[in-house]
Amino acid sequence: MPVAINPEKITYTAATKRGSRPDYVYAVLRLAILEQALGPGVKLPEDAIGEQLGVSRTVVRRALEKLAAEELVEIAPNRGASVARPTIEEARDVFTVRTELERLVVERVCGNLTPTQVKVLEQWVAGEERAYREAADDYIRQAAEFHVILAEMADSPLLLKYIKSLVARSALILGLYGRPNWPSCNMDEHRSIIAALRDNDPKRAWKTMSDHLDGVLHRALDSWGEDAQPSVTEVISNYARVVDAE
Amino acid sequence: MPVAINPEKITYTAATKRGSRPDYVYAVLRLAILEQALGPGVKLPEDAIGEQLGVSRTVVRRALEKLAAEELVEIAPNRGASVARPTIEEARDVFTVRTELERLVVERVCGNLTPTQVKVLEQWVAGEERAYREAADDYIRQAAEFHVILAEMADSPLLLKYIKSLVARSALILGLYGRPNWPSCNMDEHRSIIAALRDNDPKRAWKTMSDHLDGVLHRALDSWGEDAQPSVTEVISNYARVVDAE
DNA sequence: TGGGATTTGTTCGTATGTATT
DNA sequence: GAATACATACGAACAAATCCC
Repeated sequence: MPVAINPEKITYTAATKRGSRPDYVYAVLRLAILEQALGPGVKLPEDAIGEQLGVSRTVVRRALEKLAAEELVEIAPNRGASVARPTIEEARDVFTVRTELERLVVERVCGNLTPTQVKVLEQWVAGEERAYREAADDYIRQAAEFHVILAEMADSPLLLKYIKSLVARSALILGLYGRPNWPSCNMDEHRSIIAALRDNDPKRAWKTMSDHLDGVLHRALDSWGEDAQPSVTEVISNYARVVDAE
Repeated sequence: MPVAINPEKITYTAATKRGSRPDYVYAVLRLAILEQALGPGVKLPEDAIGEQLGVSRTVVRRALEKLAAEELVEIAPNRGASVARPTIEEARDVFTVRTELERLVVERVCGNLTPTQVKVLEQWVAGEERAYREAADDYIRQAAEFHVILAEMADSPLLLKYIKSLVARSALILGLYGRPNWPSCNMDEHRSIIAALRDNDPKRAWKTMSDHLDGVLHRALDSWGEDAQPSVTEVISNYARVVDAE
């Protein structure tokens, strides 16, 4: 279900007390972008958003600036904000840096997971699978968020902050360049990563993670190569997954 | 020389045309923090800064928010902004993540430096040495910036952005925890890094860089251990450097 | 504890800059 | 190319919270 920008849905008390109104607007917009309710390039006029959400332009602007710092939106001076449209080069750049940071996540997490944490991860993947089967609109976001859940277990606030940002941009990239209805994160790969981490096998964990990220990027970007069309076998095997699940 | 917050010094045309006024305020404050003209914990009232710089609170606030996103300043709701005071844990966190990203810098740069780039790096180190001998106030900033210069050569906008932010925070940390008048970045270590990169020896380059960053952090943080006092030999050898240079 | 001074949080009008016809 | 329409950039003023006697 796409995110309706609906101020009624979120209690204002929570928004005003804990996280100020700009944070509220920030959260709404961020979610809408990640679930592709707001696609790349869509203009984000301060006025319209403010009216819709019942806040003034000032607070919208602050939210937009925060999103711009994360490079989820682009702000052109005097021309306003729009949802970012990362180039292919930027996409590669994001994944290069992200891979390096995920290496650190794996290093720190490997062998240190409690049984509860393993369970949390496994259940998350189950949720991904459900979202994929049901062709839920936020499947990409859910698949991406697996990496955030994992990063939270690395016990480094800074690393978490960076991963959050990079994962969000990755989701935007996959939405932009990936094929629709295509699993962006292979769920079996997520499962293999969990297994290696649980078994305290850093080398395998890292290899699995590294291959996984490579795969995610290339599954998306290769559609733009010479022969953009997926092979018949690919198509069939993928649709089979969906049909079987029903 | 500490940064005087002096609006006259910078032409407004440049500030208004290229980078808007918030960017100008941002740049001034950032520099002042890095050169420790504004020390950790110092309050940053919107009004005073705005008056000093001839802009309204609106633009000051935007600059402060941008600095807060980088965690160079802390903003407490309803209580305003102040220069960040990173904890020891945050310091370690910064250096952990930074080390991982510098690894990527080394990987990408190693063996790919043009003779001109090598020269630029060598001259920068010479400048550091000069600043150190003259006990220039911005020595820490200059030493830190070596890593930014290097990151620029890695040809990755995102990596550069992250390194810039982490190096700035590192400088703040060294200013907070390091001993005054102490070389924070060992200049010979910088030279060794350049040499290894020039020689296209990735393994040595990485080892040198990694040891270097370890050294920087521990030279600063170990002052807070049980025997905080530096040994006599350390003191003497360091002051000898300064005297010899004269 | 209370009240005045100070500082932040926000709104909104106006000016400025950009795109379009 | 000029004029128009539009959205942003900025600043003054007000409201609310915090600090300090």
